[in-house]
Amino acid sequence: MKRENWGFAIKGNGRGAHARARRGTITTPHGAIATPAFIPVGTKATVKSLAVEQVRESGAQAVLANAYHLYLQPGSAILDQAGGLGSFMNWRGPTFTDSGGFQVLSLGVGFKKTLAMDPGEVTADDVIQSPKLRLAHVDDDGVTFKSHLDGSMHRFTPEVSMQVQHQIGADIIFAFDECTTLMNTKEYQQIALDRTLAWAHRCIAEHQRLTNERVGKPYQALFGVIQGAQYEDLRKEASRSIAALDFDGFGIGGAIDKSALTRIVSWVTDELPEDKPRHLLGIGEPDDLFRGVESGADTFDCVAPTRNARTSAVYGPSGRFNLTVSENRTAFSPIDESCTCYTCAHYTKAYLHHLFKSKEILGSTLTTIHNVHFTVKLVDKIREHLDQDNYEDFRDDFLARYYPSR
RNA sequence: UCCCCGAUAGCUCAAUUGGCAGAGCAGCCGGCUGUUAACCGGCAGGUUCUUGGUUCGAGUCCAAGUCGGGGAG
Repeated sequence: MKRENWGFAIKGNGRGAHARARRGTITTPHGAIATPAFIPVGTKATVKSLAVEQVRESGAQAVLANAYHLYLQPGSAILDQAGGLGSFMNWRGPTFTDSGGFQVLSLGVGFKKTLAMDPGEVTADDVIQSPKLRLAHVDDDGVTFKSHLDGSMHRFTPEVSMQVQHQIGADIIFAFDECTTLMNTKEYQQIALDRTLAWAHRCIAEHQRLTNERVGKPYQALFGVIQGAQYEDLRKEASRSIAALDFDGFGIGGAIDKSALTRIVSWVTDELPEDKPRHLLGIGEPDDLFRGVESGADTFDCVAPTRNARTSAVYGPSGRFNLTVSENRTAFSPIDESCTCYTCAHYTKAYLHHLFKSKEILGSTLTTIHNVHFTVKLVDKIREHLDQDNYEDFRDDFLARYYPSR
């Protein structure tokens, strides 16, 4: 199997307390990604509320879409006909797709809250108890689910996920995995882990078959996904067994106990080969990005910047705040005086407050521009300070300003 | 001048034979981590137009008045 225009090169490592941190470059058929990097989420082939030019101006090097959503609408065959995800959505750079494994969790168990939280905070209310209300059911061969759009029945297996992701045509695709919650017992985590490993073998086989069959298409790199929740033995076991397979890189997934993020990700990366990239799935709040880099992750994706933006929460110089608070009614200054994004260059908090209060759609666009710019640039700065060998000074200074109460 | 209808949270309106006065929106605040999310949650908000009466108990029934809407002349 030829892997043209695919590669990962390490440019340097951190030292001391952040020795696991790496600087590198991922090469894809649609361009390179300097790592560490934050990859904005464009689930349905759009970074919600932004035109592609605005995504690019934010500094984003790549975008991540979702196989489950695009399979249901407009249908992955249409993306194939369009020449692939990037061509379809007019994004010229590298692209990722998630496998749809996460939707097994979000539609199946109905986990309503966050994936990254303290286990003690998760209550039964956060999980849909009634099997009748669940949209997805898992078995050893795959997942049967009901479309949230029209109720029609569908089935994803590892093979189907690979076929769908090949039609969508992203540069980096993920193996189909079963994502669990912190509520599941350790026994169930082990079952899900075994299933994810068996599916990993099937994903590789189908990926190789499709790669050889679809001649003339750009090579798509396949990342294996590591689960194991908050358990050291499970995480390490999963890392070793997934690392032993012929994957191009790795996704670190599953429910992550936020207070132990550094520890959990480090367990995993210590077992992974140095010469393949690691993507930390679904992580993207500022403090977690520092922890992720220090734990040896190379790329990150997260809906937080875009969802927060649409729901009026923005990243300010001294923390996240809600634009709709009344004091912003007459706050005639930008979200962040020192920010170089389009929104901060031209608009005041008072104007953005007005747009949200009057439910004008421009509000979502302007705040999304800022939050994506903020998050992408934060990881860019982390990368640059790793290069300049003053990472920890930068981190300490940033965290002290961003989280003044800690 | 007479007749009819109405008046309950900032706004629009609910409230069973008389039985703990509620909702939506607006307001204030919080949350959101591989997007079922321009979303979700919490809090606050009352002399039920006024005065008197009936009743164990009145937003509800009775009387008078005030204000508003409609009709007649």
